[in-house]
Amino acid sequence: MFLSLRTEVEAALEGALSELEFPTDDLGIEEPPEDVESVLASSVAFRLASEAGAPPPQVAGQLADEIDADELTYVSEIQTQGPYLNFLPSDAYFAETLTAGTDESYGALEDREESVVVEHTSANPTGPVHVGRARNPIIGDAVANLLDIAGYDVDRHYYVNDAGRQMAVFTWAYETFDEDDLDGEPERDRIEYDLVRYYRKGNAYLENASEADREAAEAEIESIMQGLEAGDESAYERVSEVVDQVLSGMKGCLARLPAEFDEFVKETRFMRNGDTNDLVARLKELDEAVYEEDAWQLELEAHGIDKNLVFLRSDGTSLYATRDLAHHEWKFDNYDRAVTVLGEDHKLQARQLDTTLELLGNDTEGLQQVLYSYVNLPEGKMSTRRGTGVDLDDLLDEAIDRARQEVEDRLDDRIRDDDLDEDDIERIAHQVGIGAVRYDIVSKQPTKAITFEWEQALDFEAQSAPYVQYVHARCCGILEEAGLDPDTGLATQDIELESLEADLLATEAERDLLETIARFPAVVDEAADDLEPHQIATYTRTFADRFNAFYRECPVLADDVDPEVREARLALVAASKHTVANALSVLGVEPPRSM
RNA sequence: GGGCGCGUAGCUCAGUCCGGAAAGAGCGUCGGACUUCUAAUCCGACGGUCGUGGGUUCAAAUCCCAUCGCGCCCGCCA
Repeated sequence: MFLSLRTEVEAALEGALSELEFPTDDLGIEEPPEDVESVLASSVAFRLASEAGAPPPQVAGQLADEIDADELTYVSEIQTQGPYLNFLPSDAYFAETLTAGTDESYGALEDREESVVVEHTSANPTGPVHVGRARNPIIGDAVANLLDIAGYDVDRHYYVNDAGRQMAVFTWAYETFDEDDLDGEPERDRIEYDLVRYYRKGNAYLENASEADREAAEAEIESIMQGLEAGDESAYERVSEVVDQVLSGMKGCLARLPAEFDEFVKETRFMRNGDTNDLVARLKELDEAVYEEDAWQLELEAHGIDKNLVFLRSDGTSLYATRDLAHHEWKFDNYDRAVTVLGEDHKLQARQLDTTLELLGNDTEGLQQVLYSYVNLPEGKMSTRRGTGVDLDDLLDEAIDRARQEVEDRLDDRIRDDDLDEDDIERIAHQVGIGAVRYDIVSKQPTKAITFEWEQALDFEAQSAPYVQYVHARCCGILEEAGLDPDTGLATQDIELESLEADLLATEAERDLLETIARFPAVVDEAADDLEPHQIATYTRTFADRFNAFYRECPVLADDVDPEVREARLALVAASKHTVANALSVLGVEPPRSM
């Protein structure tokens, strides 16, 4: 409803301005501070003062007089407060919000008939997912969810770097060393924990071996890369044996979040199908192409990038960037938009990619990156190769353990008599534990650096997932108590929506809650435009505050509540439930029925 | 050295893109609220030269310039 109201206010204000022969290029629309009654305001009078030859408050008065609120649907009144114009919501605004909110898909925007591929995580299949990279699947999954609810047709891709030197090293190590050569036991009973030991062993060997041994190993690694480049089936199969196993383990870890993918796209695909070769040929034709020091490169200085992009090594093999160009042209062929979630260290490459794609004649309008900075440990960076870092599995285990402890501690002083059984405790521990980890990461601007600390990552206090989840559980508790199904829209249940009177929701707490619910679709819209899921997290916090105020002030099921008020409040609780459930689902945080 | 990002309360962060109404939360500290639809909740108090210095503007945390601190990048690695 907020979006409709904004459109209406803009039109009305623009009309008034042109009627008074004022410029209409800047309407000065803004959201007022909390203690102001209106839902939308304008500060346009400031700018008009000199032109009108009158002080701003007087100009505001003129504008307010010019607009007839009776002709507006969602605005009941236009007040001036000094130089500000305040637009107050009408009964229809509240009534329509209440009805719309009772639909279980509230917040989902209209289908835009536009496809978008969200590529995220894409971690090299070298070993267990560690916390340093955990921001990627969590942010990526939320971005995908966000675009989905905002009306886009979303596919989620994991780009598998199976053609790089790292995988050749891994393959060589896997084939060369035996179990006996490895250091220690796998840290966990899953395949990537087992195999990463070969990778670490191989890297250590290359660092410490004698010159001759190292050269022999390098020759083997080189031959694997050449084999891949030549489209040699046996080289592909050798590498795949490692890649597929490690990747399957990593999928298992990511599924715990859960972060699921529609497709795992291997970069060798673009070597095997000839796209990379074709692309190299086209790159050579560009004006920017130069052949220097036996390697083909692109000079991008004229495009504001002073680092050359090498696209063909002196030994004739392609590079990651070359294949990624082919990969992205493939994305352009199949999708309207392409969003990639990347660590900030890939920023320069992203610019090179974008610029080069454009030079190749692509429209890169639909290509966007979401950049985040890595999570570091207090003692420094995490690294799979060196084996430093906290595994995501360990973080999730610890989160669940602590959440379980929390549930058990609270068991004794529960008021609600709903007898949580073992399954409930386990369910809540998972929902809260994993939710807390995801929420902590997704609620912050991705560009801010994070230093990982256990205590901070696993804080279940306010401004965390459980705080918001608790609101959801409260909503469900009330609805269930009233004999309603929390998960289903009210339209199909035993409650008459037509006879609902939003004006029965007259207290300040009810109005504030309803206004907050009304804003949800607009928040989705803006967050999706900006590719910023943390805006949804910020919203859930405000929402939870508003709901808790309502919960405190307004009993729903108490005996002395008028039956009609009770119905209206039930509808408000249902609308709240769907709002918070859908907001949480964007964040990938599960909404518990009870906790 | 150059490019990019970050700097808001003791701590963790919103707000910055698109300038407007005495800067907002949470944690921590202190003090309150469970015979009530769930106290993982709520209420109150304390706490801020928005890194610093200039500039633009009727108005700057927000825009511009400079400067300091931290991070990332500047590979024929990915």
